[in-house]
Amino acid sequence: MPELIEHQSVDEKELLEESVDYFVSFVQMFGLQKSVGQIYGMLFVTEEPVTMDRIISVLGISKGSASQGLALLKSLGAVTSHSIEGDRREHFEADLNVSRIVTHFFEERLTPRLSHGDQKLERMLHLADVEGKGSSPIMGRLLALKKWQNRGRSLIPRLLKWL
Amino acid sequence: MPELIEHQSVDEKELLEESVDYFVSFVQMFGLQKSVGQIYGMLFVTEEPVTMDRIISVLGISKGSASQGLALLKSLGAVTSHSIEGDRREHFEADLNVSRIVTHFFEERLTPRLSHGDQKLERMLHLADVEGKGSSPIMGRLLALKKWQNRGRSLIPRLLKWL
DNA sequence: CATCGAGTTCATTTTTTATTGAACTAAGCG
DNA sequence: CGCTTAGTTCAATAAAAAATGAACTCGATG
Repeated sequence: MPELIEHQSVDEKELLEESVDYFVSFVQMFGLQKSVGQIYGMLFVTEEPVTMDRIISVLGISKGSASQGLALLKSLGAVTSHSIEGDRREHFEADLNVSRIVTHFFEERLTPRLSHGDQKLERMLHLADVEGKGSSPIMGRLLALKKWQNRGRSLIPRLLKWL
Repeated sequence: MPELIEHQSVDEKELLEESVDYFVSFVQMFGLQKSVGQIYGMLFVTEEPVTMDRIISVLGISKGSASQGLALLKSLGAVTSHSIEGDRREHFEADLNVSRIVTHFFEERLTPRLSHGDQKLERMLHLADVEGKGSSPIMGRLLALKKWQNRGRSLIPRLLKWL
């Protein structure tokens, strides 16, 4: 965090740093890049909409990271951009609607991977069937796995409803 | 997958490969190494307990990866090792108790990270309190975040019970 | 009680992933 | 139109993560 914004108090700066840290760890739990967490962390503790060049200078990240990070956050519905009259630049702010962000994340990132897993498992069942004529112990394992997969899948809509 | 085990049919080999692929993708969703998925994938479609050198030769991974991967899987309760009389080597097999594996995973990997997040958030609340004398809009955001954090936390025991 | 070898450790290397920044696109403005 | 500049793209680079393998530990065995 190279640049100190002059009119900012020490506490504001510390709060910013803590927020950035917090969201960096958070997004990394879900396999997103550090820069994404940094950007959201900054926007989360900033009331007024902020331009991209501001994000770049405050966080000390590159134009490319900022642009890509913001694009991702927009796709998740975690930031929104507004135009402000007499200023050509986009102004970004954090979207605080957690339910919506999580829903987007599930739908965009998790669900596709899960259906890929489904296909794989179907293929395995097919192979084990040809192989063991339908009653090998391995087939039993695969069927148990399929049960768990379905169980896991059924959890997602329930989770989203609970949000 | 360099080595073909001679007495293994083409179907068995394909099944092995599919299983390895399946579990590699699966464990990568949770930020575990490829090698961990490979090992579990192999053990999942292998009925009899298997030695480490077998794992190494079938998967074409190093001794180090095999040892570390197996250690991790054991710590999650996902594989167990047995000694077989007249053979000094450990023999490993997949543990199929999904509930237990997931529980271990939550307790060993997720819960510690979450409590770290709790601490961070407490510190942020403290900073925002000093800063804005308890009623800034940012404080409102932090309190909302805390609610979500508690909500998320309360989900974990419920999930584990559901398993 | 020396040897063998199964399993672990960890510094090094390789692979993967994220970040950078220069070239590019395009939108606003005179 | 042509200039300026905000934002995007993507090949090159840097950083992070995982895999390797040689040195090691330690228990079993003769």
